[in-house]
Parts: sequence; structure tokens; C-alpha cells
Amino acid sequence: MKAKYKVVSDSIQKDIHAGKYAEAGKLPTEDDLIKLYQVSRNTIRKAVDLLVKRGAIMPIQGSGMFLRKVPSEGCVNLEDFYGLTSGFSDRLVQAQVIDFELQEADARLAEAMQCSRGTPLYYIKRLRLVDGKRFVIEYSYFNKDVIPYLSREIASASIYQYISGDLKMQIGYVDRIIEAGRLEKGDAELLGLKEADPALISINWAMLKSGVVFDYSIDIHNYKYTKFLKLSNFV
Amino acid sequence: MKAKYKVVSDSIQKDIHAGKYAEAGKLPTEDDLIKLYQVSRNTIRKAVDLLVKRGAIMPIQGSGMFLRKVPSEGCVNLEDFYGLTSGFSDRLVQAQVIDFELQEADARLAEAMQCSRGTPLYYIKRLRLVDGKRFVIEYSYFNKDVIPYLSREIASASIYQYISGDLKMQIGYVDRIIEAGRLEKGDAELLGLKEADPALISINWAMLKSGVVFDYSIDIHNYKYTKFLKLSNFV
DNA sequence: TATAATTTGTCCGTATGTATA
DNA sequence: TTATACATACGGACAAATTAT
Repeated sequence: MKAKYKVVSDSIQKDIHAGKYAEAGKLPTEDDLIKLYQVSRNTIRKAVDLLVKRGAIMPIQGSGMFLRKVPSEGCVNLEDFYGLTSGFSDRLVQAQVIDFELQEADARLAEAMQCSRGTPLYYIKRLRLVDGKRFVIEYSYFNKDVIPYLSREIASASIYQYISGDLKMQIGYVDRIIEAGRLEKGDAELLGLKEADPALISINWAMLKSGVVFDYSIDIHNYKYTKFLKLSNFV
Repeated sequence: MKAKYKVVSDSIQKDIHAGKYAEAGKLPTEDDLIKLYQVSRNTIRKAVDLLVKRGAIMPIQGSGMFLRKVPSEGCVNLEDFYGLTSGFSDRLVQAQVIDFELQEADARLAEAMQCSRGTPLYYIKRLRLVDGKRFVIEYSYFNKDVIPYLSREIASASIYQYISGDLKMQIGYVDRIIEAGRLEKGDAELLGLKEADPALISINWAMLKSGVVFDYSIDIHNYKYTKFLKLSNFV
């Protein structure tokens, strides 16, 4: 049973995407949305909060809730990005599995994944392509005690799709460090770039709603294609 | 008059920072906080939402609101970063003004800043240092119709401090694109790096609560020092 | 310029649902 | 199973900012 405010939020977002409010440039007022969806003001406001968080709208007190012209297309929105597939639903996202093996957590991985040494981990190295372009190399580790089964087949599609869609597990938190670095030879070749070229690197920790770390990964992005988008609002 | 939930949020954050809840590893329950601060449940939850957004805590339904061990020190938290000064309040942040002049918006700047061509803009180029390290070069433009006065003196301290603290203007939204690139010669020299070294670049649009763009800037970060931190929670 | 209407923001209280311990 | 603790949802009242009169 999905929460009411999420259903409302998704519905509004769909309408925005369909261009329903493009002419007005803003959403209907809260009171109108209350009548439209037959829910309480709090529910509308919680729905709207999600849209604000995702950067879809910009509420101005006394004035209205304005559609936001997102600065740039083709960006990875940090606010709804956990896995490429959800972020680029309208593009062709492919994965090429380079390595796939079951390992045991050493000291470093145990600390990163908040598990004990020796915990079984799936280690997966993938090259991911968006619309045929070499987008990112992912070095990822999944805790087998949390995600009991993975396969090359699943990895060649979307692992996150599998976890949330098939296993019905709920992703709760994702921590991410973003930095720039220099490409090593192997990574450069896979991305079709040159050694020592710049790289946009993100290191990620993904947790379920229960707080348990199930995925730790290092992503080496192609600096020619990947841009991260962060839309903040300050209260 | 600051909103009650912000006061409560700040107070809790201060307690967290002071180590008050370090032993328990979690906050008091909502009900306890309600009694403690003598406010409604909604107010506590709004206060807590801010802490979640800033990555201070991680609420687990049925279990508690756990303190979060932030992955890494020395990171720029994208969630409370608008200007370096607020993000590194415990470090020595300095600014060295390289260029300071009044310009008129050309077509490109007019589009970026959502103003008309010919609008007066302060153009400011600064090198910013954190604990004496050459951290970032900022190329920034401020709309003079919004921020009527700036000076080299103000720019050599914190412009954002001046805008929010002295002018009492409220920052509402910040859009940011993050990418990696290659350093040009001039920037490299200022940062103490070599030409063609990697750079962590962010392009920023800052708006007041009224939605008006007052600042557009391009930041060239020293890839050896700058890491961005993004803590997401998914509902 | 001043006033009223509109629209979002804050705050309260209560009840019920859901995940965890 | 029961109790605990966070999550969702309702309804009402007033404040603050903007817009229209």
C-alpha cells in the first residue's frame, strides 16, 4: 500500500511532465489541489515537498508553486539517482559485466560496508552505457547476507531494479562522495579516453530503510558525458 | 522571528555536536522531544526533517533516530553549502580578490541570470583558501539590481555572509551542476597545480526566496582538496 | 498609497498505521 | 504477543508574503 502523498506526488509529477501546467508556468493552488485530489492540506503539502526536493517546482510564499526550468538536460539528478536506470528512464541504459565474483570482505571492505570480515560479498565490475556512450565504470560490492542472490544476468540489466522491484526491498539512504581524479590506464581504455584524463568519481554507500549497508561502490564517470545536478532549497 | 521548528532543529543539532547523544547513539524519541521542547509533534518532525536533510541523523521506523557517522571529514556538504564560509565554519577561510569590476550583462549572462541585457553586474574573480590551502577559484556575477552594493572589502570576506547577515536577504534556492574538466593554465597557476590537471567544476545559480537570481558563478575546485558530500534519503 | 484578497508557511491537536524490539 | 517508536493522515487556526483592488 503506497502512501497517499506519494501517489498524489507522482500524479502531479506526471502531469507536469505531460505539460499540463506548462502554459500557466505554475501548479494549481494548494486549495485547488485539495479539492482535486480530495485529501487534506498536509497530504498535499507532503506531496509538494517531494516535488520540491526533486527540483520540479519552486514554491514562493504568497505567489504560487512555479515550475522550475532545470538548468540542463542530460544531467544526473543527485536527488533521485540511485542507479542509472531510474535517472535515465527515457534513454537506453546498458550494462556490460566485466567481472563477477563472490569474495570475502577484507578489513577495508568490512569497514566500508559496516560488516564483519569474511562476510560474503558479490564483487561486480561493469561498464555502463547510455545511448551507446561509455558512461561510467562501476566497481561495486553487495553484501550477500543482505542480498542473497545476484547473477551475471541480473548485473547485465539493472541491479537496483532487481532489488527494489523483484526483491521488494526498500532503499532508505544513499551517501555519496564526489570528487575529481585522474584516469588510470585500464579505466581510460574502457571509457574510450586516455590515461591521465580527468575523471568524475563518486563513492557510494547504499542502505536499506533498516539502515543496513547493502552496496558499496566506486563509480568512475566519463567526464565528457556525466554532469551531476543538485537543486537545493533552503528553509 | 525565527520559526520554532528551526530553533528546535538548531538546538538538537547543537546538542548532537556537543556529544550529548553520542553514548546512546540516537536521539530521544519524538514523544520525549515533544515534552522536552514543549511543542507539537509536527514541529518536532519538521525539526527532525532538517536534521535528516543535513545528514545528521537517520530515523528508522520502530527503532529510533540514529546519529549518522558521516563518511568523511573535510567534505563540502552539498546540503548546507552556499558559500564556503558556512560549510567550513571551524576552519580558516580566506578570499583573495583578483578581479572586481562592474559590467553590463551580455546575451549569455542575461540568459544565465534571467535578467535583461545591459543589467549591471558585479564581476568578481576570487581565489579562496581554506586553512591556507588554495581551494577554489570563483568566477562570480552578482545582479546589482538585486544586490545594490558590493566592494572589494566585502568580497575579500564572505559575500554570502554580507547578503544574508547584513542585508538580511533570504537565500531560497541554489541550483548546481557538477562536472570534471581540465585545468587551463591561468587557473592551474592560481591553484598551484599544472595545466591540464583535473578540475572539479561546479556551476551555480543562487536565488532569493522570491525566486530572483542574484548570483551566477563558476567554481574551479582544486581536485586534491575538494570533495562534495551528498547524503540522500528516500521516502 | 493603502486595503483587501490570495497563497504559501507555521503550528497545534488527534487518530491510526506500520515496522521494530 | 505486546509495547515501543516512527510514519501517515485529518482538520483547524493564524502568520507572512505577494498580488490585485
